[in-house]
Amino acid sequence: MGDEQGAAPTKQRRISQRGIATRERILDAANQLMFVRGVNATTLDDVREASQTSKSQLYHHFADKQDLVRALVKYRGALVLQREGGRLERLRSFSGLVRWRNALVQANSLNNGKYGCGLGSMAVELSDQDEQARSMLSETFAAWEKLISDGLHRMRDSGALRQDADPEKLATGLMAALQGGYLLANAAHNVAPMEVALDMALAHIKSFLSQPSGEPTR
Amino acid sequence: MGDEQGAAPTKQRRISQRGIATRERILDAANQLMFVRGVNATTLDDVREASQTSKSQLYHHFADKQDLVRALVKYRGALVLQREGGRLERLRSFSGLVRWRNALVQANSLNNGKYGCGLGSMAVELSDQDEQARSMLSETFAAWEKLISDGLHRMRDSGALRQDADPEKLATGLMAALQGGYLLANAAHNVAPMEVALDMALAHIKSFLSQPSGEPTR
DNA sequence: CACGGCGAGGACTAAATCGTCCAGAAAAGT
DNA sequence: ACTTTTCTGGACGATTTAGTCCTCGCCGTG
Repeated sequence: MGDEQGAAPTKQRRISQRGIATRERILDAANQLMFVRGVNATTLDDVREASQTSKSQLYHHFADKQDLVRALVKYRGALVLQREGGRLERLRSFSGLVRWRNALVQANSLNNGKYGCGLGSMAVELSDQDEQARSMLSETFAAWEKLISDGLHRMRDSGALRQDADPEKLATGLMAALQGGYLLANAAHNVAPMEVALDMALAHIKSFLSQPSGEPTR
Repeated sequence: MGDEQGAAPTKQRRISQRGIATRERILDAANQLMFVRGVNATTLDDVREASQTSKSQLYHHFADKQDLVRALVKYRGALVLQREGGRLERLRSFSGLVRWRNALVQANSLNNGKYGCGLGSMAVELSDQDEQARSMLSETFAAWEKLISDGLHRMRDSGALRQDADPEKLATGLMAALQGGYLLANAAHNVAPMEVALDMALAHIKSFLSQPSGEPTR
């Protein structure tokens, strides 16, 4: 499955500016609808209507629904990694981690915790029914964790974190707390569990700081 | 909300032993199928076939698919709370928590991390499309967390945990780590992330122990 | 022992939804 | 400007799946 894109040309074909825009419009509509309703509960007619396109365009740009969903997995993955990359690339201190936490919590609180994580929801819904999607999502999670662990590595190299801290495990734990927080917040329609979960993970990381800021680890 | 069962009698009717067994068979089949395929990807014919029943029986015992799903939410919730109640009711020490962790990890490793948590998966799939199911799931999570926090309270009362430990928040954090761990393990088809996540949560709880066992907090 | 009601079976209907097709419009190449 | 290719639109068909209905058999009860 070496396809670069969902719209991988079977044979070469000119791709007009308009065509690209249409494809983007479809993906964007699918992204929004499937975010709030879930993947399986969203029909192609929903997508068609919301994107102001037609059936033939859907099947022109995507082979079938599965193909669209896989393209969406890439699309969302790219969006998340871009957003998170911007936030995490300069991470060098614990306070930066706190700011990162606050940004995620604030964004989710706008929905009162609803909908959860765009990637996590898809992972749950698709892992059991589309091996390729699962695989891509798993890789995206790994890349996301790497953005975090890279930051933790920088903190360790600069001496902010102790040498016995394991950036990879800390990043995995933080990601799990984040995803579990999203899940519980979604079920409760309340961001509070997400805050508690992230604060736990942050406290755990804090316990590996070289010079305890604020109150000591004790 | 007020219904005792999915098969709430419209008017009184005798419920024979055979009828009860059939209903149970349906629920059990739905439970297994929807666990591995997901709720929305499982059809009623799948359930009918797996349970060795017929369409009319499905609609005799359950009003519609939504009703069946809601009954399944209760069913699974009861199973999980019963299982977890057995494991957690005597929780009084940190090592008990470790045993609890090990049991969950071992069970999930039998599937190589696949399928995730029966409750968590449903929460993600249903929260955005069935308010009543979401509400029940949220309550089930709360009850599950209470089993944990009760144990932590006992530990605090006995002096094992320090007074400044907050059992409720610790339980929420632990539950988030568990759910996030399930999710990542499912996406990766590998239990490792779940272990890391739970170990993080346990380390966090450990940092609230009165007498640090093994190596100290720092 | 007969009768009434409950449970079981499976064919049938209706609706939703995926996917196809063809004709017309727009854009690109010459 | 003209031809060819690509893009767009919506009607149409096929399939899946939820939900209905009618018949038969069994069990308990009067």
